[in-house]
Amino acid sequence: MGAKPGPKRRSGCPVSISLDIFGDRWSLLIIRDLMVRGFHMFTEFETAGEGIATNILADRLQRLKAAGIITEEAEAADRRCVYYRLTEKGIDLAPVLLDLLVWGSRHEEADAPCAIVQKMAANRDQVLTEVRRRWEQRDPTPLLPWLSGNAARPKQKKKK
Amino acid sequence: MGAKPGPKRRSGCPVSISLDIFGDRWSLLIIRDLMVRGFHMFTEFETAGEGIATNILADRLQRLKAAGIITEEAEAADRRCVYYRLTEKGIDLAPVLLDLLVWGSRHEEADAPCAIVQKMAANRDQVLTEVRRRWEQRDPTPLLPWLSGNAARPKQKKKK
DNA sequence: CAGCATGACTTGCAATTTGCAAGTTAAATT
DNA sequence: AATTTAACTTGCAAATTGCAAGTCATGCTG
Repeated sequence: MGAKPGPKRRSGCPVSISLDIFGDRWSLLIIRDLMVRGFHMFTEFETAGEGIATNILADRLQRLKAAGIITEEAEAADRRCVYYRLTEKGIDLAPVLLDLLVWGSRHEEADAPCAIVQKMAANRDQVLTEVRRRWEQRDPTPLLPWLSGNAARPKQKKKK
Repeated sequence: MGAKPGPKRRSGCPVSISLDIFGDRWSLLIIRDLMVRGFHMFTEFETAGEGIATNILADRLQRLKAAGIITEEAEAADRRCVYYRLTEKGIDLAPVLLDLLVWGSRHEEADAPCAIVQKMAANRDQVLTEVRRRWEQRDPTPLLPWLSGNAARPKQKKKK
């Protein structure tokens, strides 16, 4: 008992609750892009990712915001832009992302050099500390350059 | 090159691939029940969990089997029963489950005593070693007694 | 051994959720 | 002033979920 009734939960199990919040095909990918690719804007998620539809993207951003995982702030320079950032609750998902990375890399044929991922797995605490440091200091350098060279449809128009 | 085309993948990113396989609301709950509650049978998942529909349960079991995460074996004693078990690929999801547990417990109001979860988080490697040991030795004792007392809707028919 | 119970699923729909494509609105740019 | 750009909506069609009920082999019981 004690749990607030707000969003419908299937049970009080923490695992189940976590999945109620971000247990779908897209949420954690958005969080990944915020965490390790230095993305902040709607169009970045839209064009450089795995091809998410804009209505789904808008929906997921709202849900993640409602869940306190990300925040939205207006950008002073260009008032059209909305900047999305991870909250502390959001950056605390770093271990989950790292485990998904390690598992996928170990058990499926993925585009990530196994050696690098194994090294990350071996230095787990250091990696997590570094991820958090970047978040705290708002260091925008992408953590994983090899993830940035994505194999999804590039789909970008060439701008001059 | 590299990746096999088999199941449609949104990209070659390992995180994305992992989510393509078990990124939904139910798969990881089934895996949790196999891993820490000692469940093996269809009805166990069906009745003692968060209220999964039987058609969804059947579908998820098939997908997890197709993905090589679980196996199915007939039980000699009672030929009606099918026993599901985690493969090594499946037990390798233990870190993910543990992280979901820790995150949910830390950031949401869940039914798990925080103290215990914090202790598990602090002794992460030991917990993971123990989970694997139980799997290797087919030790059926539930790992988490406090998870077994589930708070989901009982939804039992008051069958006499 | 007839009859009921059990385990593991199907089947049939209705209600959601997803996935496209196109449209909208406000704020820069040219 | 006209065009772009960013961030979203809207309108459906298609796929997925959820619910209730039904099937079909066993297994158990009187």
